[in-house]
Amino acid sequence: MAKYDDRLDRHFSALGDATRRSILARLARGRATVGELAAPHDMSLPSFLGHLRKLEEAGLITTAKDGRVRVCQLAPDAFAPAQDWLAEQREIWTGRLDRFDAYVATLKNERDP
Amino acid sequence: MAKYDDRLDRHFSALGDATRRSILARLARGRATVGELAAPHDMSLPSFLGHLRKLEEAGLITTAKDGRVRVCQLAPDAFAPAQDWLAEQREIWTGRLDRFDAYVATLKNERDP
DNA sequence: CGCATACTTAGCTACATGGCTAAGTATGAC
DNA sequence: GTCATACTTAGCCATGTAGCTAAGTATGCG
Repeated sequence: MAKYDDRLDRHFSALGDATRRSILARLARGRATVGELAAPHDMSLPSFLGHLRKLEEAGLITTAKDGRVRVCQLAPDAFAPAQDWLAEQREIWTGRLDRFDAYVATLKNERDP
Repeated sequence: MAKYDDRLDRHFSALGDATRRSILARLARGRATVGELAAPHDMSLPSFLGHLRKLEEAGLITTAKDGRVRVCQLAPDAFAPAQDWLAEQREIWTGRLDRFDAYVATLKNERDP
């Protein structure tokens, strides 16, 4: 269980930064090199590489060296862990609301038969 | 735009911690007091309160003082911002894959008319 | 009133994060 | 071989995060 927790920790933490979300949004439109990804960001390359490394450690992207450039792309099913966790919580929450609605309906029926 | 970014930053960052996700999972099953929420966590109360404060600042939960207890519950549509962002990215990514599939199909047709 | 309960605030420490510059390595072009 | 390009590594600094203890406030009970 701790293993899944760690994975989700890295996953959500990586998403908790606007620079990194912007990188992901760019990669959702197709693969790109480090240089292409870095260009729009007013930041030194080493700093930018730190963000890429976090995304890769979180399993959100994969990278591969091709000659002297590194090509980055979204990992397959990159967002699945986050989406699954969120969907699960909302299902539990929604289920609770449904039961509450049913309870309220019962009360109404008892009051106005 | 920076405003939405900040909101998502806090939102995803708050989710990037197993203790906080566990609090949310508990609250998805119904409201609870600070003491009830803290009980399963081997942690001092001040430390635990720090997590609750982060969740509240991220807009994921709401809390209200009732006598000497504080009651916590999930915010309405708590997970919507995160789910919306993730769904949006996946749509872009899926669209790209669809276009790529179409491109591959075109190539095949040209080769095998 | 007196006391227990349930937070709450203040203040501290250790470590992680995000940024930088400077210098190094590896590859492609000439 | 020489040189520019495209990262990459090393090392430093400021800030934020997560934990703690100790002490304070506010509410409910007898």
